[in-house]
Amino acid sequence: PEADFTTRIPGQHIRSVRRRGKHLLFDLESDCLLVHLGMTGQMTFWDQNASDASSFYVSPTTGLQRTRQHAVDKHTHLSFWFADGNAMHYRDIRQFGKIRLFPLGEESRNPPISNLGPEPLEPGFTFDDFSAALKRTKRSIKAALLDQGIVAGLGNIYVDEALFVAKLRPTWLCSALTTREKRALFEAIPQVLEQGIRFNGTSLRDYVNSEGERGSNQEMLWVYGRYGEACRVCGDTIVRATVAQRTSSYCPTCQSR
DNA sequence: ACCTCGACCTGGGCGC
DNA sequence: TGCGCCCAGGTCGAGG
Repeated sequence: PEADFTTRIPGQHIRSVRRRGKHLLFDLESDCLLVHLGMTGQMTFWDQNASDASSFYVSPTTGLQRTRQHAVDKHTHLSFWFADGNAMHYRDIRQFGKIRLFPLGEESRNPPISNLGPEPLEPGFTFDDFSAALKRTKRSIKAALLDQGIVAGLGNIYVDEALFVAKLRPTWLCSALTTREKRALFEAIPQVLEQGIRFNGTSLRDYVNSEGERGSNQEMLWVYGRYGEACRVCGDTIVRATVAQRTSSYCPTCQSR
């Protein structure tokens, strides 16, 4: 409830900030603020001694809305004002993001956090568990990876990328994957994520970090959004298909049996 | 116990 | 400089 934010949050310090899957968790003294940015959510720090950008710079080629520091505008839905006069703004154009407050500790025992699979960049992500989870479902491999319950944190970009690296087609059923194929995918997932981190994220249109800076992983993509273009490995034309209700791209040559 | 689909939103780009 | 349509890094709840 909205009232919880104004009655419970004031006076509490932020003890730590964590991430789990696509969720940000702000641990306060007696509550945990759970943030999901959806497609277009942004959290930015507002420094009272710095000047606001006069407007959001929109890149003519990427549509990227870029700013370092912004005043409250019509897309700013929530602001957290600190005791020193600075603030943290939550801005979300499409409003698909969610912010919830849990008593500290309850956030992990309840959905959506309790439904998440392992973190793919941590030791808890094991091949045996991954393989067993894939065996349990009748879905396509793309649907399974987008479901945060098998692996946490993968979205449309990194699923398409991991499938390319593993040479698997998004439409293939989990039940039909060989051990070798599952092993390739298990290794490809951390690989594409680490690359995304190394290049500061994939800035297709909206994404910028909290300093208003864009990443460059969009220049490194193998297949995502590249349908109609040449495969960087074999030169064949990247195909577009709808899989698990999401636009998907794959190379018909590299990703075939 | 699955799974699929439409709904939830705004805005940019493109064709006419 | 308008209008209608398509598209977009993601979930969710209803219904099969």
